[in-house]
Amino acid sequence: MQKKVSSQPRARPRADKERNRARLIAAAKQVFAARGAAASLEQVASEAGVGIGTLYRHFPKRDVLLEAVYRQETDTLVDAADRLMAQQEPVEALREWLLLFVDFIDTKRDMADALNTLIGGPEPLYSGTPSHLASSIEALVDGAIKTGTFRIDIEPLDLLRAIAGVANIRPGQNWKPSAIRMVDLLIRGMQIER
Amino acid sequence: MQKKVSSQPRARPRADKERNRARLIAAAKQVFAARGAAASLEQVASEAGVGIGTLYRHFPKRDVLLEAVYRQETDTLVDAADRLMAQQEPVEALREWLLLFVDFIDTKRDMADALNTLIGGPEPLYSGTPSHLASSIEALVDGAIKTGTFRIDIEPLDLLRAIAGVANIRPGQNWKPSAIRMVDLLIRGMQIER
DNA sequence: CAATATACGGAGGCTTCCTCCGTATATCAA
DNA sequence: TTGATATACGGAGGAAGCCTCCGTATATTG
Repeated sequence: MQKKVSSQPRARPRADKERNRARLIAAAKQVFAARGAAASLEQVASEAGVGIGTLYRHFPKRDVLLEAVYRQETDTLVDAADRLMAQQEPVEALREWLLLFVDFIDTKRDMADALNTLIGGPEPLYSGTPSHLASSIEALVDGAIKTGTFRIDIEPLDLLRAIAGVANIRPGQNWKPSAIRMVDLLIRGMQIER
Repeated sequence: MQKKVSSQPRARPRADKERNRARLIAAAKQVFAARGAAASLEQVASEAGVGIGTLYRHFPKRDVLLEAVYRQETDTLVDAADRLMAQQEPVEALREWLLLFVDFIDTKRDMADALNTLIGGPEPLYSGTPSHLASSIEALVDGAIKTGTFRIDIEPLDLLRAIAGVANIRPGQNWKPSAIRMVDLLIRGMQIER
């Protein structure tokens, strides 16, 4: 009793889809920066000039939206890893990259609790975007190990977790010097003693 | 136009107050363990057999309740610090205590996200109960430094933060081995190289 | 210019938070 | 004991956010 069985799939996705997605990311970046990562999603939607339903269609979970917002920034970090590995001695490259990671957290510290949510949740930033930060830190650590002066018996990502722990735990404070010193402490701990 | 100006303050607080407080803590311990630290406070109240108003009167913020729930456990850690310092060589005492801290997180991992909330918030566990864990870890670190084989240029509490970072970030996983290795890594990093 | 696959919007049901204030009760003085 | 009253209790209800659902609108295609 069907009038028509055919269903011809669209050739390309509709234009408004991509446009709204972009708007939502921009709005989220702004709103999260202003009110923290726990900001109302309804607010993000209205800031973007779209309905709440549209937001949820594009980003089913808050995490997904946050990841999209940070994608660009993490891309920058990934690029930096490549650059450092090409230009620096391996251990120094790792050290500098970890310091960049500290800066990354610092820049976005407005949403420190956002990061916390991300990191703490079941879909953590660092495992949600494994191709991203994970592969970078792993490559850096590999390089350092190959020098023979370096050892590590934890997951490379745990380095980031430790740093994030030092940083995120105190949203308002000046945690940054502490985080920097933690980087050095970690490096020292991984250096093979002579 | 007052009928009576006198106001005679009670000699001792009412009995029901303390009783309800105890009930609330017990209920919270149970509910948090079962449903995670984000569990509804209304649920805690009803489990305790008191009204929601009573809960809020006793514990104005979720943090305060969480802290009360953990008070006993952290007390245990504080005691352990004293014991270890008396019985062990300083650096070893620090190491063992950090491992106990890992266990502490592990035991309560049901509420891992609770810890996260606590730690991430503006009223963090470790600064909310400074007399507790803070003074313990500081004393341990002091002892280690006095041996002359040890140095540290970060806040002692940052050690806990790093460990918590490694642990809390992955609620469901088997993070414990990683955390243990992180303890050793940190210790190595603080050991003065020869 | 249909026809129709896609996408949008936002009302509404649900949950939790937290305050406010009328009611109940423990304590004390006489 | 008993009345007075300082204290504490309870829970209704307003506010806010989450997320789904489905009728409506629109981009795209032949």
